[in-house]
Amino acid sequence: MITVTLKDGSQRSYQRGTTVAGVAKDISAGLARAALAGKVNGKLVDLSCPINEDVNLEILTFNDEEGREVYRHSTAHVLAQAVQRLFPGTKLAIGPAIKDGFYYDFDSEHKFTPEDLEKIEAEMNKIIKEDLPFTRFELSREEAIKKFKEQGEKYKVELIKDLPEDAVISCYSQGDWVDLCAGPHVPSTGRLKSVKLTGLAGAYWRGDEKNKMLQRIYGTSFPKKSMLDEYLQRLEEAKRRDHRKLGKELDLFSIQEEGPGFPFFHPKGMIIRNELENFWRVEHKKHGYQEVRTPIILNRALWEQSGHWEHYQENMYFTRIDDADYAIKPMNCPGSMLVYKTKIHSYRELPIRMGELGLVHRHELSGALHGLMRVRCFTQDDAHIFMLPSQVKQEIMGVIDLFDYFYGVFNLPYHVELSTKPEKAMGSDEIWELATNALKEALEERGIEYKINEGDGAFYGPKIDFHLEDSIGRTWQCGTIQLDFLMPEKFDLTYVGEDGQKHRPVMIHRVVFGSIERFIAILTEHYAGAFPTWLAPVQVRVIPITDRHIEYARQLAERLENKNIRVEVDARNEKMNYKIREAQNQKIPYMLVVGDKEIEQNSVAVRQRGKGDIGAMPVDQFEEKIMAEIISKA
RNA sequence: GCCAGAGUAGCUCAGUGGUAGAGCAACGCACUCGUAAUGCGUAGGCCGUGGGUUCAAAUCCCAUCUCUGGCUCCA
Repeated sequence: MITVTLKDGSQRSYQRGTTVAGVAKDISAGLARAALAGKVNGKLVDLSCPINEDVNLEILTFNDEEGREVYRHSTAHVLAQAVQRLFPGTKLAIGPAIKDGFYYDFDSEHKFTPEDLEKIEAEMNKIIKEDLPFTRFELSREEAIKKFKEQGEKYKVELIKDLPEDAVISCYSQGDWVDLCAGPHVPSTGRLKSVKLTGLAGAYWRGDEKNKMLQRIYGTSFPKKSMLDEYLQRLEEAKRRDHRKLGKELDLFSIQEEGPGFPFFHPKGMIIRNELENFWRVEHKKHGYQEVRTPIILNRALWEQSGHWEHYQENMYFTRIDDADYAIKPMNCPGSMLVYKTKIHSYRELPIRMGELGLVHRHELSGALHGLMRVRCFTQDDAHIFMLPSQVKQEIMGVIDLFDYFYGVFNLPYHVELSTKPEKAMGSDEIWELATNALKEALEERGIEYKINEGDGAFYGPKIDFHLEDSIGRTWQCGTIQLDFLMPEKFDLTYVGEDGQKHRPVMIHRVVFGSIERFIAILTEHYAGAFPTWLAPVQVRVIPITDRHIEYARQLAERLENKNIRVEVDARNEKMNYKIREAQNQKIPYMLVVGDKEIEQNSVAVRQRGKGDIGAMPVDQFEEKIMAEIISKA
């Protein structure tokens, strides 16, 4: 007999060789029905996997992330089988589960069309109905290479060749169809219920643009139709939050053919922008930052000195002035360096925290542009901190705390990534290691979980990136903290130490919002356009019921304007209901309905966004209420 | 940049070779209204741009620009 320890700590005894499915069945019939795969001592296995010793066992269902992955991955196999049935000769690349679904990459003569997706989906449903068991078998490396070579599956052969020496090479078959796969899988295709193919896209083999472009089919699957419907509905909902749609509806900004990737900010968008910048200035002043502004166009020599000419040229725009080469700045740091160098600094001055809301231009690939999220010119809420080597950790932690405070004000959830030395980097491995470790230590001291992104650092230093989510769960890098030992070297920055000698300062580059443009996009989607009152372009709309109430409405508006409240009067000859509907669609936080009663009592009937009619109150009281809300940034 | 789709009125969209359409918005008139759309009327389009095929092109073909979803890249 063997002992199986379950996730909750309970233990059960079984005959040696009992399968994972057997254990599930023993626990309950419900679990047996829901079980998709198992996890034995932390290793994912099929339900059919026999247990031959004492183990820790987890039974995975669709409620577990790994269970969902197994389910989606199995669906990907069904997709591949369907595609090869319908389009013989199609070669298989890879087909993993991803967040909310799966994809499979194909190399086919046939160009898949959206209409094909329907046919493929129908074929998948057929395969599901056939209820083919997923069967695992192992092969030697030679056998596997031979097998896939014979089938003309050159990508699979390449994958096998790249597997480590000691790797177990396994395949899974469903009916007469076989795919190279580590598994595990659900027991049979019949376990898959609601399948939907969601998209079609090009994707380079192994993600390298030098390789052939394959055709990728995206899809998702759920064990219940209702779950699929719910998911599709969630996507619809997300479309309503899209900042590009809301940006147009709320008249915040536009992007026009005349300037792809160069956004135009409209008056209402500028209000949000200015509020964010004001907030930024106030907080940074509190935290000991000074503000500078450096030019947008600077001489080529500067960019050669900074290393941008060599390492960043493909992202830069250039111009000529009086027969000399100039570049439009893609980053603010070289400018800040020049400001630092205009005088001698004492160790007593450090750290110097030099902020700049700097407009940078970068040449992004046309296909990468995306609303305000990825543009070709944007304002970074930059700052460069020049400091003593001994101040590094403390300064980094200070910046981390500041970021956490900022994101907290907007209730934005974020995750952190640490990016290490890229291929195209300046400086020695030693200096990179030193800088990377400093970032790690600061993160660990703050108890922040982070993911490591190998080779994703800036060319001058490693960085901590703060990622925020958009409406459909894509994440965008916003804040970043980059530690830099190299620029101070390149620019020969110095400070005079206690000993009267010149020393080299260390530098941090950091942005909190990241780019104001991207941050506004994130906020728009986060709030679904219903900005908190302090940010709302229009905070109050006064709605006179009939023409004879317009004068009172205007007086009221003037009074609120004197308190710097952003207010509009809707004096159009329309019914009150109509005006309310429109103000509601514009997501204005407060509507003040005024008619005979209000004039008589010198009051306002308040309708609050999200709450509806909250009744009448004296004008003074409303003023206090909204002012308190604005000041608290609630 | 690459792959696939799309571009028609301010907005959302219909229109598959034969006189450019609808709803909303705008404008005018009437209504003067109490918490999510009052009625009637008017005006508005080089059908992204440039070529071509055709008696005839929003529609078919070619090129190009822009957008969307991915890939790559990144704040």
